[in-house]
Amino acid sequence: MPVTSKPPGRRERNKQEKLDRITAAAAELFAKYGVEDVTTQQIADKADIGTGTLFLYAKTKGELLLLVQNTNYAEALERGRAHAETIKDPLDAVMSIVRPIVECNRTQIDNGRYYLREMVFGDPTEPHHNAALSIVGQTEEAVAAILDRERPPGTGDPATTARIVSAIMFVSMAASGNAGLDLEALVQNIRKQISLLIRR
Amino acid sequence: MPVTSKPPGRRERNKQEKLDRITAAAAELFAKYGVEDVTTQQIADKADIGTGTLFLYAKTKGELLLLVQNTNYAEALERGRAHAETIKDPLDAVMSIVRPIVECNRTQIDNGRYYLREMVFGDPTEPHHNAALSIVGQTEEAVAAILDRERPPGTGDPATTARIVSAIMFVSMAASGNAGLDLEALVQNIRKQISLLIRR
DNA sequence: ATACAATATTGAGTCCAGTCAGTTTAATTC
DNA sequence: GAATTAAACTGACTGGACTCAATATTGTAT
Repeated sequence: MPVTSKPPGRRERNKQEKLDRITAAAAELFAKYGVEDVTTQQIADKADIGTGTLFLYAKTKGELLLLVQNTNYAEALERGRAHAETIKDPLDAVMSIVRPIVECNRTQIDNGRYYLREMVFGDPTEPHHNAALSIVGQTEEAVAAILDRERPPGTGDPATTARIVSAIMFVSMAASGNAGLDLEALVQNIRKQISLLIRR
Repeated sequence: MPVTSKPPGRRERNKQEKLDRITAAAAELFAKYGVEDVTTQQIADKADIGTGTLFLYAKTKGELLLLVQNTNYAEALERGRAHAETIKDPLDAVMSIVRPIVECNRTQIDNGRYYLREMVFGDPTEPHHNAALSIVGQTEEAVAAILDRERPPGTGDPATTARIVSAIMFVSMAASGNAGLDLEALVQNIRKQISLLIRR
């Protein structure tokens, strides 16, 4: 049995191509008009597939947004992780992780909030939802790793602290009261909370 | 001009009576079947009003849930506040505030999560949403007051800490991963996070 | 009382996410 | 390469939240 699985047949290729078309169509429409102002029908039309077909690739409109955005968040996390390695101060290092994610989330505020909503309240058995949660998990791990670097005695366990960082980020980004804040103000708002959390 | 506004006429009385019927109908159906499994039509029928009338009293189904639940949360907060006064240890005192709210939220998990979702993502200009946010605000004030009681130097400001407590509660209660936890497990989960936050 | 204005009610209708029975297309077998 | 099976696709349809033009009710002025 060869290590490489046999090359995909027409069926697989068609499926992949369709998924690509859907992703592209959804990404473009969401970016242009905002999730709330795009109908699934428009996406199906633009991807040139039937109404029902769309839902074979993403079970809900929310899943569709996760599908489109997950890679952006994953990239943001990676950028932050890389940058954090160059920073000594723990608070600044943690903020290096936080900032790109907040930036990503704020590219379009309504879409960002919809994404967060879907992450917390969507169906956790769906694949893209799952992927989103995995990114959150990786984010928490990255934060925990920083906190672990030079841990003074008496400090609580990093995993729990990272969990709280995650909660702070979520609520700060999602809160309707913060919807008017610009990127910098929001980042500072979050920084203030985290500094209090990891103060020594 | 008399201090007491004139007694309400038939119009006002009818409106109040209708609101009462709506509240009662929604409360009963939500408790019995869960928000998701009740249609606005059923509520209108049970309250003996037209379909459209329902939405003059609560602009969305979510608002309807807030209308029904807000008083329960307000009462939970009041109970917690009273109990917290008798507790010296700050962590335990904060948990006295937290526990009744979590209990209230967990009376019916799906309804509880729907309530949280509506609170963060609902329309903040709607009255019942506003009332819900006000309860959150009061909760944070109550927590801040406890933290302020015997504040060691170098501790961050209570308002911000209370905000974080609020975020911890929200995410812990809303997270789909915690949906399986029973009341005690969830409370302990939250306690662990808060203890880390307000450690001295 | 009567006319008029203001407010409240109503249910048929709209919009849209999501479904499903029927059809098409690809893979496999002989 | 025909027949058979399995998988993918499709769009007419459904269910349900919410709207709005038409109607009814209450309050007020004469």
